[in-house]
Amino acid sequence: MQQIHHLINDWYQKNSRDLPWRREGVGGWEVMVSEFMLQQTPVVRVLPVWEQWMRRWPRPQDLAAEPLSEALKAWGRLGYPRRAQRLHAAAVEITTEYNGEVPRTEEALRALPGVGDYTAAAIACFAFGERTVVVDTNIRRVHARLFGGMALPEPSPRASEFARARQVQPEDDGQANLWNVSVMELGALVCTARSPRCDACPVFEQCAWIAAGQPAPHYTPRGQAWKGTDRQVRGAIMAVLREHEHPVPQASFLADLAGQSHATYVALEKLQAESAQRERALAGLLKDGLAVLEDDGVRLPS
DNA sequence: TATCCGTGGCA
DNA sequence: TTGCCAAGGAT
Repeated sequence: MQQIHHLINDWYQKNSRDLPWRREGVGGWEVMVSEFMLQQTPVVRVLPVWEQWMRRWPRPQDLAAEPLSEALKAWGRLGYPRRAQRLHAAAVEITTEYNGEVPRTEEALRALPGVGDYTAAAIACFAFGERTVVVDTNIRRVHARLFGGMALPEPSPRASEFARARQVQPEDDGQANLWNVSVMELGALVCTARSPRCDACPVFEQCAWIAAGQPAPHYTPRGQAWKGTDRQVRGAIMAVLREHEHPVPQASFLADLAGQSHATYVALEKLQAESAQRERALAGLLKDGLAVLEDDGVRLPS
């Protein structure tokens, strides 16, 4: 096991990407913002938004002082705007409860809006050097192959995976800290979901999946439905709201598209969504607090 | 625990 | 072209 630790940690130090939130001197806030943006979103799409975000809101209290609408607009097309909503709420909580300092412990982080097990462990480890067990989709896949001999991890995380993740960590705190990010990076760059680059893998010879003859997945991943879903309609509505300073008449989203403003038409025309679905999607956004209904129309929440 | 929640690049 | 899937969280 110590050999595997050395091989992967050494590989990381020679092959890791130079990402701005990994650089020397970055604080908890920079790491926290990156972790929120990286939830289910590729690095290349996060980079420019993160740079803008940090320039505009270098501290939690800077974001907390702004209305939610500004966070939603700055989030742009990153997707899952509720992440921006929760990041804003977390910034408010950090400002009021922690004097503007991102908490260092996993437990305190975990209590913030939008911070789950992964994000709490990641911020505590990457930003503050705390010893945590980080388990994300990359690490789950590497562990499933390297130690489990399987092509893919189970569709949903099992308790046994967290136990194994703890078990396989280096004893030394510093090495364990490095191990977290190294395994994650290996999963992102080499041990990928589709067509892994096993020829470039530092632990090819130790891999249980290779030893087993690279067996196929024991299940077929269930695709993420998109076409015709409420999510698609919600996204289109949010795109319209981000572009409008003033409330957008509710009828714009519910009535026939003919005669609507250009922006609304462009955003909604390809959906072919029934009026009932558009109404349901809008109701969902209102319920989630991502949009607000007033007398003169729908707008982003302030 | 299964499902919902955006977006866009790529094989 | 279509489906896969990417540093998850909340319910």
